[in-house]
Amino acid sequence: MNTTTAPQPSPQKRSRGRPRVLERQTALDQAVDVFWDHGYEGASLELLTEATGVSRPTLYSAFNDKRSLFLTAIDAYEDGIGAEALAAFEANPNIRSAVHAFFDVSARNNTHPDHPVGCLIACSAITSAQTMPDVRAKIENSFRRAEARVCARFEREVENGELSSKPPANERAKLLLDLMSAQAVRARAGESRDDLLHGVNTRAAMVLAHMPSDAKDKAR
Amino acid sequence: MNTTTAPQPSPQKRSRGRPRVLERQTALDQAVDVFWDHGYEGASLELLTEATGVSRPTLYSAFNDKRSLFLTAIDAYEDGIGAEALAAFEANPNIRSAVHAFFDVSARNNTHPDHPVGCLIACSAITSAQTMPDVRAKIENSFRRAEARVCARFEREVENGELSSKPPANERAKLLLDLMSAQAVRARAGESRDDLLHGVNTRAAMVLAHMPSDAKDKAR
DNA sequence: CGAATAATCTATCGATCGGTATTATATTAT
DNA sequence: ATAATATAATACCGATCGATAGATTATTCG
Repeated sequence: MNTTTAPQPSPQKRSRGRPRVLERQTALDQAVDVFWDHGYEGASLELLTEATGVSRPTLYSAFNDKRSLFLTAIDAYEDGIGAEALAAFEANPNIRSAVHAFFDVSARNNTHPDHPVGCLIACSAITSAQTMPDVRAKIENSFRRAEARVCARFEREVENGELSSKPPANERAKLLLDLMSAQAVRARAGESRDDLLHGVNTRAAMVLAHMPSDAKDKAR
Repeated sequence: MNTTTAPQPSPQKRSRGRPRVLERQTALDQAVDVFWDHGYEGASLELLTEATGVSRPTLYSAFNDKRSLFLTAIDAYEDGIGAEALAAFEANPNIRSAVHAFFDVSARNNTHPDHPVGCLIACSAITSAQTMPDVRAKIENSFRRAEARVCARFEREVENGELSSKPPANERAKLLLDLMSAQAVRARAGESRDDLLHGVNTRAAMVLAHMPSDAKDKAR
């Protein structure tokens, strides 16, 4: 967003040498897209320097090496685009709308014209999970944290009587995340944005199944 | 399986030159595991020749180049391990058992000690779908075919009164395959075989939800 | 027995890989 | 100005990449 040369977020005193032109976050965002597109092995330094607009040594001074850049890019993705679906879920007070928004945002991000198709985690980093243990751990933790947050919300909705306790909240949470992963895989396999969006209602209904307000008991 | 030097399946007359020692299918199976482990970009010719036990030129004489080998490996996977879950599904006359067997076989294949973790399609080839159009098309077709077969079975069960028509058979089929993809991703992310197997019942129940024999109407 | 044929391996190709030593540039402090 | 300091780009490193030319080996045919 910020195109001015603002190296330090805090109004710190200017340091001595040549002023920094590298915007860490901007470069990182570009690197995310490269890894997202090509995976770890396919993301060559040439592609990365071309996308970020900085030379190899500059990239290496900011991030240690390709491996570290990849791990940092995963974090950046999780904190950015990767967090949007869950944020929409949690921001929506109505559980039906929340689940719907979750899949809607996810579907749009999986097919956004400004970004690669699918999900960096589920479609690109997942391959390297087999050979890079820290990548595998990162994905595992990411899934675990997301699941815990979704589960907590579902438990709250059960207590409020908005959601049946059958199936239990944790299984419902797993289903929600599973359908998100599958959505990303489908996008990567070529399913269009429209088709994905058409599937949102069904996915939401699956997750919300057995709700008290379902047909079998309309009374609240 | 066959360890003898049997190049031709049919009892054809011996050809002229040096007898072939390369068993195409065996080499292909080894190549599958390498691509499964490392993805397309990460599967170096050194890894491939080491795994198959044949030299580079031999590998290139049997398969055109690395790209062709990859595409052929995807076919081999789809016809082999990748077909087992659906085969178990179709072989089982009872729809509950069929769905259960589907996820059970899939979970075991995703965590088999003799093979890489996850699914070649959903965890390895999926990355290359972005950069290799023929890979993307292959995955898309594979999904489409599987979905059609599952859908046909579900439609049959609806006609037989074994399954509710709500949700419709095609959405049920999509859910089944989505949960299979997600299962593979979870395995790759580190979920253990036991944990995956414990999730089989829940997944099966989700797919079979709204069945006539469910709690809300026990009468058949 | 060669001669012909086919399959295989050794050795090597140019290109590209990730990574870095070195130099150039832009700023502040003196 | 000049020195000191920090950042960035040029140019290059050995290693490995995918791919292949050419030699080698094993078989059948004559």
